[in-house]
Amino acid sequence: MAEESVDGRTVRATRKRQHRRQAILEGALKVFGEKGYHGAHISDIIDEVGIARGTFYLYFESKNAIFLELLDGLLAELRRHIVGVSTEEGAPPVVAQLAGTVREVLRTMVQNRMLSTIIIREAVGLDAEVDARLRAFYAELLHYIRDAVAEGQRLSLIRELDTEVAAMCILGTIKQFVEQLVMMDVQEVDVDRMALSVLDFNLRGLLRRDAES
Amino acid sequence: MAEESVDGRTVRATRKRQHRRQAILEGALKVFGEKGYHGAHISDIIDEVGIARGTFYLYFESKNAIFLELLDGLLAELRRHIVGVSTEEGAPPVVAQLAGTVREVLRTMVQNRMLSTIIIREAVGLDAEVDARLRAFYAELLHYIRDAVAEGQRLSLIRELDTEVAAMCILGTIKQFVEQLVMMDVQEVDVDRMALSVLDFNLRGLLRRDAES
Amino acid sequence: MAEESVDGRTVRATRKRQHRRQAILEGALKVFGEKGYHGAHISDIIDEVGIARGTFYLYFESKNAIFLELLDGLLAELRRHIVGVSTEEGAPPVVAQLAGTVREVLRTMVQNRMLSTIIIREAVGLDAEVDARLRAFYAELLHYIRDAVAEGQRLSLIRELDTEVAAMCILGTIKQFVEQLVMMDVQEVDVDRMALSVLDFNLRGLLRRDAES
Amino acid sequence: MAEESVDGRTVRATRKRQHRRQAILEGALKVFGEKGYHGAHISDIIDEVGIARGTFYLYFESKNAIFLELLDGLLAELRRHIVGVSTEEGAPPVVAQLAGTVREVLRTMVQNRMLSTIIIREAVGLDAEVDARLRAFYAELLHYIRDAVAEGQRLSLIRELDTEVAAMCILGTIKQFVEQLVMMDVQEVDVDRMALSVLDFNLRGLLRRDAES
DNA sequence: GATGAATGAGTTTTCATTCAT
DNA sequence: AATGAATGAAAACTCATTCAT
Repeated sequence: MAEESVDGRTVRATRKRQHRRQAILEGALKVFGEKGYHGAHISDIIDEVGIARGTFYLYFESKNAIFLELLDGLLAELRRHIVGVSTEEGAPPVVAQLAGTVREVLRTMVQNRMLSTIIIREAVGLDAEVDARLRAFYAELLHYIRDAVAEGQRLSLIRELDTEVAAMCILGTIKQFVEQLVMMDVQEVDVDRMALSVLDFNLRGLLRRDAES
Repeated sequence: MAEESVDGRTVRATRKRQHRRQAILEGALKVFGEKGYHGAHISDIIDEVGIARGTFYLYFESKNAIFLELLDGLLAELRRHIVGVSTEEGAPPVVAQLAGTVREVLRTMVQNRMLSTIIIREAVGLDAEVDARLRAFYAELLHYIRDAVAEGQRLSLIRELDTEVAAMCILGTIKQFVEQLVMMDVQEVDVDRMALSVLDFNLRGLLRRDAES
Repeated sequence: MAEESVDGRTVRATRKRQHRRQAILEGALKVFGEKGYHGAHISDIIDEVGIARGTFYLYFESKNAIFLELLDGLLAELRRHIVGVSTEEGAPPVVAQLAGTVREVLRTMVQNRMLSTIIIREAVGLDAEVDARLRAFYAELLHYIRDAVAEGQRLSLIRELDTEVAAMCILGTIKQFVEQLVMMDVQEVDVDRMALSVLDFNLRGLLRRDAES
Repeated sequence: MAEESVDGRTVRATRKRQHRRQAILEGALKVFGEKGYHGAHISDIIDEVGIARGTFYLYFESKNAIFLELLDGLLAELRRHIVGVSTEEGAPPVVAQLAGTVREVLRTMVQNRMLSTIIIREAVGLDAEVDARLRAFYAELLHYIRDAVAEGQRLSLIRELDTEVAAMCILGTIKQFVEQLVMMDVQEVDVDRMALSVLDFNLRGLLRRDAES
């Protein structure tokens, strides 16, 4: 009984700790999103969460550490949605797979509107580590897109073009949509439709089929 | 005689003043580009220009003011290159005109590498005014692109698609290229080729002509 | 029965309390010795002892209080070894008695290496009380030495000299040796030999017997 | 004329700068002396000097930096007085030379009462650099004394004894006198007499010439 | 009694801006 | 006009002590 009670206490304490940690992360996310990295001060975060100054440092080492943790969380979630295109028998059409990836990326970033803003529009001069993480992430993303394009060429779905250029353009279109989405205060956006729109543009371009010079 | 001399002196003084003002602007541009808005300190700027701290404030009201002025300069130059597509008799083909605009935008931004970085990647959390200017500029840009696309549709060059979506995608591809360009330390980039690549992608998309579903 | 049981419990509890108190004192001693008063934090002490933060304050009022208690302990032990020189019939030779005292002082301080360091080298700016205790202790010590010297003069063992000056010099030599000893990481030092060396120097000085001016 | 005026201004500015630097050093010295290293806060120093917070950092990098500078100054001055004993023809007697060195060391430290206190009694746990400097200084001092003792032995002035032990004892006596001197609030101390007393003790010890066992 | 999360006053340091010369 | 020393508000971070569980 005593053992159980001690155990119970520990478990409850740990749970409470995790809870508070989460609360601080969320408060920080809100503040970062509203004021940007440099505009966000520890004071803002602790005011938002309603804790004392020292408490913050009980859970996070520094302003930069908590930002990195938030960033890593988002990047990890994004990576989860960026899976290689499958060309096995019975796999969904490549285009559908791409649409799915784009949709999930957009959805995730819209759901993390605050942080996404920073990732997309404030990603310079923050900190060497942040810079490194973002560069690595974007490099991965470009790599993924390039591979998908190359696979499309192998399958004769995609025409001859510089895969590097294509990947950059595709990334650009996605980022622009994300930016637009996170800027808008609209709560409910039809992410599905947007993903399809982006994909359609990237696949077919502007020109009429028969209007080519 | 005295009048003339005073006049002459005034003219010379004014010229000198303009000259120094320009020097400070250029130094600030370099520093902002290298370190970002928050990483750039007044000390860096006056060291770069070789003036005293107080002198800086004789020419500019504040750190924010000089940044805004630089931003306005770049935006004005960009606007100069963004001219409506002409469909008059004898005008160059629409595609060529678009290619020209894209080329000039890329060229201008590459030439102002420093500031472009900030415009593209650090444009949040700086200041309400900066935010407003950039929003306005991007809105204009989107408007211009949308009009061009609509005009293309009127001429039956461009297929049926949501002009809003198309404009965003195009803007995204351009921004991505600019970002890539300003990130690269390469001094000479073949901006022409890049502009054509972007345009080609935007016009024709990824798919083979005959691969359409 | 109940009374007895309660009594037994109380005794056991009290014993446990004393035990833990001692453990904290020892942990604190180690930490203070290693890091100095200001470098030692409550966190270091409770980590060393393996108790919770609050527990520390159940046993000691403050960081300063535990330090004072340690200091008092050492000073008390030192005082125990500083006993007047006996000139009774049958007492050991005065020199031997002095050697004994010096040896015990050195031994005690070496055994309390940690705290000795602080007493000798960090005894300023800590706290008025600490300062007062140390001043008092050193005053006593000087008094003791001065008396011993005077006694030696009465016995015609010691030449005519200012007993105040002599006492200071002797204290100085002892302190220097202690400092050397506690600084050295050597575990086993020949304290006896050192005590004799110090004493020999103090008794005979540098000069050759026949080299005097 | 203009040239001269500019020159004059610069010279005056530099002089003023040096003056203020000196004022800060002196204020810091006072504060350090009164409160010890850890008890002294930047706030105390700037209050003492009557300058703004930022001004302090215009002249010194940190609290530690200004302390190191003060320390270095004192150590340099002390080193100036610690010159090798000369045994050339016509040089003053070795004993007189030693007396001179001891006198100057005492005098210097008494004149720098504040800092000397810290050097002697707070020399642990301050900072790695401070520690290193002091260790080096004391090592030098011991080396110097040991050499002087060895030289005395070579000249048959000093009896056979462990030069290491002797050097430590001598250093101890000197430190004790310094400590006594700096602790006393007496403004005028007869440093000369003290130096002679110390020397006498170190040379002749306690015992009567004929009282040896 | 024991625990350890929470507290917040206090400290160092930075840097845009001012102002006497 | 030019200078650069001076300013001080504001920010990050520390750590002895308290207190609810």
